[in-house]
Amino acid sequence: MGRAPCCDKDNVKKGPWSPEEDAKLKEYIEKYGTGGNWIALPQKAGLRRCGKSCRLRWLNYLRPNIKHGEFSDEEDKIICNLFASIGSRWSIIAAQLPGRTDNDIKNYWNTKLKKKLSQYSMMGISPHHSTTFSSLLHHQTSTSSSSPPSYRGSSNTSTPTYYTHQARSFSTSANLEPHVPFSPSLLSSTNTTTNAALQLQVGQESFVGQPIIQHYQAKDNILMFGGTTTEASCSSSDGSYGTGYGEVQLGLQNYFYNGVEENNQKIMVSDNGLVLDHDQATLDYGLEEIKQLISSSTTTSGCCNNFLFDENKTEEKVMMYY
DNA sequence: AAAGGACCCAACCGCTTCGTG
DNA sequence: TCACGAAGCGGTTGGGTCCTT
Repeated sequence: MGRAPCCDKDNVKKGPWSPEEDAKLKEYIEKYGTGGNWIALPQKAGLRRCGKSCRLRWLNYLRPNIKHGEFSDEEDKIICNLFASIGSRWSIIAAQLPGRTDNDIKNYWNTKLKKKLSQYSMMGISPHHSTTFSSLLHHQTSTSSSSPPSYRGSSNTSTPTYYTHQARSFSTSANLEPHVPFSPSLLSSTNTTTNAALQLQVGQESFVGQPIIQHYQAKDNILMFGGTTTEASCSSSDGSYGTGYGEVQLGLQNYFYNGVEENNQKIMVSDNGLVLDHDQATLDYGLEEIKQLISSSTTTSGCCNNFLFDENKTEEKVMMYY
Protein backbone atom coordinates (compact mmCIF):
# COMPACT_ATOMS: atom_id res chain seq x y z
CA MET A 1 0.00 0.00 0.00
CA GLY A 2 1.68 3.13 -1.15
CA ARG A 3 1.36 6.68 -0.09
CA ALA A 4 -1.59 8.58 -1.46
CA PRO A 5 -0.55 10.91 -4.27
CA CYS A 6 -0.52 14.59 -3.40
CA CYS A 7 -2.48 15.40 -6.53
CA ASP A 8 -4.27 13.80 -9.42
CA LYS A 9 -1.27 12.81 -11.46
CA ASP A 10 -3.30 12.18 -14.58
CA ASN A 11 -4.59 15.71 -14.71
CA VAL A 12 -1.45 17.65 -13.97
CA LYS A 13 1.12 18.85 -16.40
CA LYS A 14 4.72 17.86 -15.90
CA GLY A 15 7.96 19.08 -17.30
CA PRO A 16 9.32 22.52 -18.02
CA TRP A 17 7.23 25.53 -17.21
CA SER A 18 6.04 27.77 -20.02
CA PRO A 19 6.30 31.56 -19.75
CA GLU A 20 2.49 31.67 -19.58
CA GLU A 21 2.44 29.34 -16.58
CA ASP A 22 5.16 31.34 -14.90
CA ALA A 23 3.22 34.53 -15.44
CA LYS A 24 0.04 33.00 -14.03
CA LEU A 25 1.75 31.70 -10.95
CA LYS A 26 3.67 34.89 -10.34
CA GLU A 27 0.63 37.07 -10.83
CA TYR A 28 -1.49 34.97 -8.54
CA ILE A 29 1.04 34.84 -5.72
CA GLU A 30 1.84 38.52 -5.95
CA LYS A 31 -1.85 39.24 -5.76
CA TYR A 32 -3.07 36.74 -3.19
CA GLY A 33 0.01 35.14 -1.68
CA THR A 34 0.29 31.43 -1.29
CA GLY A 35 -2.49 31.31 1.26
CA GLY A 36 -0.44 28.79 3.13
CA ASN A 37 -1.82 26.05 0.96
CA TRP A 38 0.19 25.03 -2.05
CA ILE A 39 -2.05 22.08 -2.81
CA ALA A 40 -5.04 24.29 -3.48
CA LEU A 41 -3.08 27.04 -5.19
CA PRO A 42 -2.75 25.68 -8.73
CA GLN A 43 -6.50 25.29 -9.11
CA LYS A 44 -7.13 28.79 -7.83
CA ALA A 45 -4.43 30.18 -10.09
CA GLY A 46 -5.79 28.31 -13.09
CA LEU A 47 -2.77 26.06 -13.47
CA ARG A 48 -2.74 22.38 -14.32
CA ARG A 49 0.19 21.75 -12.07
CA CYS A 50 0.84 19.88 -8.87
CA GLY A 51 1.04 22.10 -5.81
CA LYS A 52 4.49 20.86 -5.06
CA SER A 53 5.56 21.76 -8.54
CA CYS A 54 4.18 25.28 -8.10
CA ARG A 55 5.95 25.67 -4.80
CA LEU A 56 9.23 24.57 -6.28
CA ARG A 57 8.87 26.81 -9.29
CA TRP A 58 8.12 29.79 -7.10
CA LEU A 59 10.85 29.16 -4.57
CA ASN A 60 13.56 28.26 -7.02
CA TYR A 61 12.83 30.54 -9.89
CA LEU A 62 10.02 33.04 -9.70
CA ARG A 63 10.20 34.60 -6.28
CA PRO A 64 11.80 38.03 -6.03
CA ASN A 65 15.50 38.52 -5.33
CA ILE A 66 16.55 35.15 -6.66
CA LYS A 67 20.17 35.36 -7.67
CA HIS A 68 21.23 33.49 -10.77
CA GLY A 69 24.65 33.12 -12.26
CA GLU A 70 28.15 32.60 -11.01
CA PHE A 71 28.89 31.98 -7.38
CA SER A 72 31.37 34.34 -5.82
CA ASP A 73 34.49 33.29 -3.92
CA GLU A 74 32.79 34.34 -0.74
CA GLU A 75 29.82 32.14 -1.51
CA ASP A 76 32.16 29.25 -2.32
CA LYS A 77 33.79 29.76 1.01
CA ILE A 78 30.55 29.71 2.92
CA ILE A 79 29.29 26.64 1.09
CA CYS A 80 32.52 24.76 1.69
CA ASN A 81 32.68 25.65 5.33
CA LEU A 82 29.09 24.79 5.97
CA PHE A 83 29.15 21.59 3.98
CA ALA A 84 32.18 20.54 5.95
CA SER A 85 30.46 21.24 9.18
CA ILE A 86 26.89 20.17 8.62
CA GLY A 87 26.93 18.13 5.45
CA SER A 88 24.34 18.29 2.73
CA ARG A 89 21.79 20.35 4.55
CA TRP A 90 21.20 22.55 1.59
CA SER A 91 18.35 24.51 3.04
CA ILE A 92 20.46 25.60 5.99
CA ILE A 93 23.32 26.48 3.71
CA ALA A 94 20.98 28.36 1.41
CA ALA A 95 19.71 30.35 4.35
CA GLN A 96 23.20 31.83 4.65
CA LEU A 97 23.34 32.89 1.02
CA PRO A 98 20.69 35.47 0.26
CA GLY A 99 19.16 34.96 -3.14
CA ARG A 100 20.44 31.44 -3.55
CA THR A 101 18.17 28.46 -3.35
CA ASP A 102 18.93 25.08 -1.88
CA ASN A 103 18.49 23.56 -5.31
CA ASP A 104 20.97 26.00 -6.78
CA ILE A 105 23.55 25.28 -4.15
CA LYS A 106 23.01 21.57 -4.39
CA ASN A 107 23.50 21.66 -8.14
CA TYR A 108 26.50 23.90 -7.83
CA TRP A 109 28.06 21.60 -5.28
CA ASN A 110 27.36 18.45 -7.26
CA THR A 111 28.52 19.77 -10.58
CA LYS A 112 31.37 22.10 -9.75
CA LEU A 113 32.59 22.42 -6.21
CA LYS A 114 32.74 18.70 -5.57
CA LYS A 115 34.91 18.24 -8.61
CA LYS A 116 37.27 20.96 -7.56
CA LEU A 117 37.61 19.37 -4.18
CA SER A 118 38.13 15.93 -5.66
CA GLN A 119 40.89 17.26 -7.85
CA TYR A 120 42.54 18.73 -4.86
CA SER A 121 42.15 15.52 -2.98
CA MET A 122 43.88 13.69 -5.82
CA MET A 123 46.74 16.10 -5.44
CA GLY A 124 47.18 14.97 -1.89
CA ILE A 125 45.94 18.01 -0.10
CA SER A 126 44.06 17.41 3.05
CA PRO A 127 41.08 19.57 3.62
CA HIS A 128 42.22 19.58 7.21
CA HIS A 129 44.98 21.87 6.15
CA SER A 130 44.93 24.82 8.43
CA THR A 131 43.80 27.21 5.76
CA THR A 132 40.17 27.15 4.89
CA PHE A 133 39.20 24.77 2.18
CA SER A 134 37.91 27.56 0.07
CA SER A 135 41.32 29.10 0.07
CA LEU A 136 42.56 25.84 -1.33
CA LEU A 137 40.05 26.22 -4.08
CA HIS A 138 41.35 29.65 -4.66
CA HIS A 139 44.86 28.32 -4.63
CA GLN A 140 43.89 25.77 -7.20
CA THR A 141 42.31 28.19 -9.55
CA SER A 142 44.67 31.07 -9.09
CA THR A 143 48.01 29.37 -9.39
CA SER A 144 49.47 27.37 -12.18
CA SER A 145 51.49 25.24 -9.82
CA SER A 146 50.02 21.90 -9.04
CA SER A 147 52.26 21.16 -6.11
CA PRO A 148 50.25 21.11 -2.96
CA PRO A 149 51.46 22.48 0.34
CA SER A 150 53.68 19.90 1.90
CA TYR A 151 52.79 20.51 5.46
CA ARG A 152 49.88 21.44 7.50
CA GLY A 153 50.40 24.27 9.86
CA SER A 154 48.39 26.77 11.72
CA SER A 155 48.79 30.31 12.74
CA ASN A 156 47.68 29.11 16.13
CA THR A 157 50.38 26.53 16.51
CA SER A 158 53.96 27.51 16.49
CA THR A 159 55.26 24.53 14.55
CA PRO A 160 53.78 23.00 11.47
CA THR A 161 52.73 19.40 11.81
CA TYR A 162 53.17 17.14 8.87
CA TYR A 163 50.21 15.45 7.45
CA THR A 164 50.50 12.13 5.76
CA HIS A 165 47.88 11.83 3.13
CA GLN A 166 46.16 8.51 3.06
CA ALA A 167 42.96 7.36 1.55
CA ARG A 168 40.70 6.62 4.41
CA SER A 169 37.17 5.59 4.59
CA PHE A 170 34.72 5.32 7.37
CA SER A 171 31.33 3.93 8.02
CA THR A 172 31.54 0.85 5.91
CA SER A 173 35.20 0.26 5.44
CA ALA A 174 36.63 -3.05 6.50
CA ASN A 175 39.73 -1.43 7.91
CA LEU A 176 37.80 0.11 10.72
CA GLU A 177 38.21 -1.06 14.18
CA PRO A 178 35.06 -1.93 16.02
CA HIS A 179 33.42 0.80 17.97
CA VAL A 180 35.18 1.42 21.18
CA PRO A 181 34.38 3.52 24.19
CA PHE A 182 35.76 7.00 23.99
CA SER A 183 36.65 8.80 27.13
CA PRO A 184 38.26 12.18 26.81
CA SER A 185 39.72 14.09 29.67
CA LEU A 186 41.68 17.26 29.92
CA LEU A 187 45.06 17.09 31.56
CA SER A 188 45.24 20.79 31.95
CA SER A 189 41.84 22.22 31.94
CA THR A 190 41.18 25.74 30.93
CA ASN A 191 38.19 26.38 28.85
CA THR A 192 38.76 27.79 25.38
CA THR A 193 42.47 27.51 25.70
CA THR A 194 44.82 26.75 22.91
CA ASN A 195 47.47 24.58 24.37
CA ALA A 196 45.96 22.39 27.03
CA ALA A 197 46.87 18.76 26.76
CA LEU A 198 44.20 16.26 26.08
CA GLN A 199 44.00 12.66 27.03
CA LEU A 200 41.93 10.27 25.03
CA GLN A 201 41.02 6.90 26.28
CA VAL A 202 40.23 4.71 23.33
CA GLY A 203 39.45 1.19 24.35
CA GLN A 204 42.38 -0.05 26.37
CA GLU A 205 44.71 2.58 25.05
CA SER A 206 45.33 6.00 26.36
CA PHE A 207 46.69 8.82 24.23
CA VAL A 208 47.93 12.19 25.18
CA GLY A 209 47.83 14.92 22.66
CA GLN A 210 47.02 18.45 21.94
CA PRO A 211 43.93 19.83 20.34
CA ILE A 212 44.81 21.73 17.24
CA ILE A 213 41.55 23.49 17.09
CA GLN A 214 41.63 26.40 19.43
CA HIS A 215 38.50 26.20 21.42
CA TYR A 216 37.22 23.43 23.47
CA GLN A 217 35.46 23.01 26.67
CA ALA A 218 35.07 20.20 29.11
CA LYS A 219 31.61 20.18 30.53
CA ASP A 220 29.63 17.43 32.13
CA ASN A 221 32.09 14.92 30.83
CA ILE A 222 31.57 16.15 27.30
CA LEU A 223 34.53 17.41 25.42
CA MET A 224 33.46 20.02 23.00
CA PHE A 225 35.47 21.59 20.24
CA GLY A 226 34.51 24.22 17.84
CA GLY A 227 34.12 27.89 17.16
CA THR A 228 34.77 30.90 19.21
CA THR A 229 31.97 30.19 21.57
CA THR A 230 31.61 26.62 22.52
CA GLU A 231 28.04 27.07 23.50
CA ALA A 232 27.14 28.35 20.09
CA SER A 233 28.99 25.91 18.02
CA CYS A 234 28.78 22.76 19.98
CA SER A 235 25.54 22.48 21.78
CA SER A 236 21.99 22.38 20.71
CA SER A 237 19.75 25.28 21.35
CA ASP A 238 17.91 23.46 24.06
CA GLY A 239 21.08 22.25 25.65
CA SER A 240 19.88 18.71 25.65
CA TYR A 241 23.05 17.25 24.31
CA GLY A 242 26.55 18.18 23.48
CA THR A 243 28.19 17.71 20.17
CA GLY A 244 31.60 18.74 19.16
CA TYR A 245 34.30 18.22 16.69
CA GLY A 246 37.96 18.45 16.82
CA GLU A 247 41.37 17.42 15.82
CA VAL A 248 43.94 16.06 18.17
CA GLN A 249 47.58 15.62 17.46
CA LEU A 250 48.99 12.50 19.05
CA GLY A 251 52.61 12.18 18.22
CA LEU A 252 52.83 12.53 14.49
CA GLN A 253 49.30 11.42 13.95
CA ASN A 254 46.36 13.69 13.74
CA TYR A 255 42.99 12.49 14.85
CA PHE A 256 39.79 13.99 13.69
CA TYR A 257 36.47 13.41 15.23
CA ASN A 258 33.12 14.92 15.39
CA GLY A 259 30.66 14.86 18.16
CA VAL A 260 30.65 13.39 21.57
CA GLU A 261 27.34 12.54 23.01
CA GLU A 262 26.90 12.61 26.70
CA ASN A 263 25.46 9.21 27.33
CA ASN A 264 26.87 7.30 24.44
CA GLN A 265 30.46 8.23 24.11
CA LYS A 266 31.38 6.12 21.21
CA ILE A 267 33.61 6.80 18.31
CA MET A 268 34.95 4.74 15.49
CA VAL A 269 38.64 4.38 15.20
CA SER A 270 40.58 3.82 12.05
CA ASP A 271 44.31 3.50 11.73
CA ASN A 272 44.77 7.20 12.01
CA GLY A 273 41.41 8.74 12.56
CA LEU A 274 38.61 8.91 15.01
CA VAL A 275 35.04 9.27 14.02
CA LEU A 276 32.01 9.39 16.17
CA ASP A 277 29.59 6.55 16.12
CA HIS A 278 27.09 7.70 13.53
CA ASP A 279 24.18 6.31 15.45
CA GLN A 280 24.89 8.50 18.38
CA ALA A 281 26.10 11.65 16.76
CA THR A 282 23.81 14.56 16.47
CA LEU A 283 24.40 17.88 14.87
CA ASP A 284 21.54 20.23 15.08
CA TYR A 285 22.54 23.71 14.12
CA GLY A 286 20.16 26.56 14.38
CA LEU A 287 20.58 29.54 12.14
CA GLU A 288 22.21 31.53 14.85
CA GLU A 289 24.63 28.73 15.43
CA ILE A 290 25.43 28.59 11.75
CA LYS A 291 26.11 32.28 11.75
CA GLN A 292 28.41 31.80 14.68
CA LEU A 293 30.11 29.04 12.79
CA ILE A 294 30.66 31.18 9.76
CA SER A 295 31.82 34.08 11.78
CA SER A 296 34.24 31.98 13.75
CA SER A 297 35.62 30.34 10.65
CA THR A 298 36.20 33.63 8.94
CA THR A 299 37.40 35.65 11.86
CA THR A 300 39.83 33.22 13.36
CA SER A 301 42.53 33.35 10.76
CA GLY A 302 44.20 30.10 10.09
CA CYS A 303 41.90 28.18 12.34
CA CYS A 304 40.20 25.48 10.44
CA ASN A 305 37.36 23.85 12.21
CA ASN A 306 35.99 22.86 8.93
CA PHE A 307 36.44 19.50 7.37
CA LEU A 308 34.88 17.35 9.91
CA PHE A 309 32.36 14.64 9.85
CA ASP A 310 28.72 14.62 10.39
CA GLU A 311 26.36 11.80 10.98
CA ASN A 312 25.06 11.83 7.46
CA LYS A 313 28.35 11.54 5.69
CA THR A 314 28.43 8.73 3.27
CA GLU A 315 31.58 6.89 2.56
CA GLU A 316 31.88 8.72 -0.71
CA LYS A 317 31.71 12.04 0.99
CA VAL A 318 34.25 11.12 3.58
CA MET A 319 36.57 9.61 1.04
CA MET A 320 36.42 12.78 -0.89
CA TYR A 321 37.91 14.65 2.02
CA TYR A 322 40.96 12.53 1.99
C1' DA B 1 28.87 19.69 -40.39
C1' DA B 2 27.44 15.84 -37.77
C1' DA B 3 27.56 12.54 -34.09
C1' DG B 4 28.43 11.30 -29.60
C1' DG B 5 29.70 12.33 -25.00
C1' DA B 6 29.87 15.38 -21.10
C1' DC B 7 27.89 18.69 -18.48
C1' DC B 8 24.36 21.50 -16.35
C1' DC B 9 20.20 22.49 -14.12
C1' DA B 10 15.14 22.47 -13.68
C1' DA B 11 11.97 19.49 -12.10
C1' DC B 12 10.33 15.29 -10.05
C1' DC B 13 10.01 11.71 -6.42
C1' DG B 14 9.51 10.05 -2.12
C1' DC B 15 10.77 10.36 2.64
C1' DT B 16 10.71 13.17 6.89
C1' DT B 17 9.04 16.78 9.67
C1' DC B 18 5.64 19.74 11.28
C1' DG B 19 1.09 21.41 12.44
C1' DT B 20 -3.54 20.62 13.55
C1' DG B 21 -7.71 18.47 15.06
C1' DT C 1 -1.39 10.77 22.27
C1' DC C 2 -2.45 9.67 17.80
C1' DA C 3 -3.63 10.14 12.98
C1' DC C 4 -3.63 12.63 9.02
C1' DG C 5 -2.47 16.01 5.60
C1' DA C 6 0.62 19.54 3.98
C1' DA C 7 5.12 21.51 3.72
C1' DG C 8 9.93 20.93 3.55
C1' DC C 9 13.86 18.70 2.14
C1' DG C 10 17.50 16.13 -0.29
C1' DG C 11 18.54 12.64 -3.79
C1' DT C 12 17.88 11.63 -8.42
C1' DT C 13 16.54 12.05 -13.19
C1' DG C 14 15.98 13.60 -17.82
C1' DG C 15 16.25 16.87 -21.35
C1' DG C 16 18.65 20.63 -23.29
C1' DT C 17 23.08 22.67 -24.35
C1' DC C 18 27.88 22.72 -24.99
C1' DC C 19 32.13 20.59 -26.28
C1' DT C 20 35.07 17.41 -28.59
C1' DT C 21 36.30 14.47 -32.21
